[in-house]
Amino acid sequence: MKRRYWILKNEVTDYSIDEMKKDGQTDWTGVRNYQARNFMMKDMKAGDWAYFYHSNAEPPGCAGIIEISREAKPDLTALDPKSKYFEKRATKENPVWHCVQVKFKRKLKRLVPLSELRENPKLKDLLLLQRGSRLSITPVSQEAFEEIERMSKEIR
DNA sequence: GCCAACGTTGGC
DNA sequence: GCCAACGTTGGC
Repeated sequence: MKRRYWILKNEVTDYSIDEMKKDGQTDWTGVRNYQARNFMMKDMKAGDWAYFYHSNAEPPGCAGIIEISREAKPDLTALDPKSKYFEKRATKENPVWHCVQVKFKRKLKRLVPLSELRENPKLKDLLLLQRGSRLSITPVSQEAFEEIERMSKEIR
């Protein structure tokens, strides 16, 4: 089966690539957008690769590579009143939100900043770069995925 | 901290 | 089902 590629955004103040590296594996909880959730539930498979993207960072950009290690299951933070991702309408029977499990693969040799992604004509169709795009989970073509990794090896 | 661009909510 | 008001995201 063909592997798919993704970009997973995360606010760097919440969880960074270094914490991901230390943990090795984590549940990608807190996704509260249906489009992003549906990508996880319908299209993500164990073995897919994704960029770990730092948002709200200085600079924002692709920081590392992670692998989907388990397919979508209920996101229990929606059921936990103490969690900032708690949601009243979520129940055990209908958890509403789901998460995948991801594992750390590697950090990029250097963070590839958003500004460089924008400058690269080969990446002009990248969903992440489209005007007003706020989706925290977006698919990426294999070509774009490889292009970003190539950029991470450039000396700048 | 600002604010553009979205997504969501809720009155009608 | 429309759409105004509000909330959120996230780059700058």
